[in-house]
Amino acid sequence: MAEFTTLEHENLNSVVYGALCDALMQGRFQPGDRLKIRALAEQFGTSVTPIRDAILRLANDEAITFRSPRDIRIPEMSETRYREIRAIRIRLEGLAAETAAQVATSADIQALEDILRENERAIEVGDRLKGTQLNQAFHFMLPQIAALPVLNTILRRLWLQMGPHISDAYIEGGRAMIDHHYPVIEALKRHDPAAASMAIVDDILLGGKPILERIERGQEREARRA
Amino acid sequence: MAEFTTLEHENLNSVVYGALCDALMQGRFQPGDRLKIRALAEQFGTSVTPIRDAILRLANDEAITFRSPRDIRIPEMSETRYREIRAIRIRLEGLAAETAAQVATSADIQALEDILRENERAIEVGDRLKGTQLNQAFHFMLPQIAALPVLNTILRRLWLQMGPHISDAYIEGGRAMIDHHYPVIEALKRHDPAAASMAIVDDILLGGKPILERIERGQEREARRA
DNA sequence: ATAAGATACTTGATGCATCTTTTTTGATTT
DNA sequence: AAATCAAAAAAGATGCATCAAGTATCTTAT
Repeated sequence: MAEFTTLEHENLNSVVYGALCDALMQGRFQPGDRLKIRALAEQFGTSVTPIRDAILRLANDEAITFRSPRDIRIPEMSETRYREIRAIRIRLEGLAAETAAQVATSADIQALEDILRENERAIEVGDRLKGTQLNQAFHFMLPQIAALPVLNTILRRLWLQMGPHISDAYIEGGRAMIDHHYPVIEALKRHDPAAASMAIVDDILLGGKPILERIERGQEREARRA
Repeated sequence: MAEFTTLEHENLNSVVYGALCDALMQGRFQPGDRLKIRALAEQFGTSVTPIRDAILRLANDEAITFRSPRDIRIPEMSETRYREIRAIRIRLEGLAAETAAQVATSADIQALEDILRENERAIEVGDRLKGTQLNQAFHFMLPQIAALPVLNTILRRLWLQMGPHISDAYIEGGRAMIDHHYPVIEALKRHDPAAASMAIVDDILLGGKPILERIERGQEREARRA
């Protein structure tokens, strides 16, 4: 008798949600962009229902907001809010790195090195999309190695909010984006939680500097307009 | 199984979401309870649409899960998962307490003392519902004092998941539930971030012990059945 | 009496019509 | 040219009909 793997059927709303999440994390939406349910339904080739479902979930994630009852937009981010997200990331990714350093297998470290090597190559070639994706993949790999799924979910949600504010400078900064990933891997190899934590904190603070600068510039622009 | 009164307009899905969140955080749902969209629609006196919207959001929060395509339930919690949530809370509420200690005004401290005094009274009188609500209010007040809305949102989501697992022992434990709130307030008065953080960590670890024990008992029960 | 197959029922997903309110637009006035 | 206001269009919210898939119940052949 032939064997089959149990297949799971995904809902349309989940597919749409996933696609919009990808778009957000890849920076394919800009702050202030407006989303229209009917327009998206046409693009996705579905009725409005699954789109509404996805939009509602995204709104629940605070990745998009209802500026007014009929005006769905990618939100701006205040500098204060970005700093808060950064502070939270430092605590959470610090915990992930510490835990990962304690339990990482050589296969885990291999996986991280593979991502980093690919990331290096993507940056050389100038493939921005792949560059951001692999950078994120590195960050998400730590909670995965540490077996912290709840933390991973929180982190993804934060990235959903940061995605539209990833600046070109961040990507154009090239290797600065991933410089701090090397000491993370070294710390994991030595099973040194404190060093792993410090390295990832450096990455968040220093590597993410161009993002903060973009947000600061955005705020100045807002201020001048008012 | 929780009951609901019929409600009036505002934004139906948000109202339903809010009501279900309250019910979850008050422990009015038990792990394994099944939710039915049509039944809830009848209870709330709405069509199924706003209920679906709210359910989808809750599922996105991982506060409820689709056990199978048409089977919506309050999820069980593994001990591992609870410990992860606790570790995350320690980091995040620690950050909130530290920040709050630095910026707390006398009005903030007054508010905390008011909550604590009311909580004390609720426990004396044996009002369990009010007891849990005020305990949560205390915890949510710290990120509010610290002006950390993102952290507050994350915390609320975690509590949505913990709600159904709050044990009677936790509530019957009486003052043990809030014993550690006093040193938190003392630390805030002295503007001592380290002490505030330590006090809230003690509360999470020691005060929450009955919850962990209930989950452990639940797991043993599961194991015996298998 | 048992088990496989058929049938009825339940339930969330999807699509769509309609409602209310907002947003847009364009004519008109200042 | 700018501001104002009314009509038209747009857009999300809500309700509901229908669909497909899962669950339970009943039937029937062995």
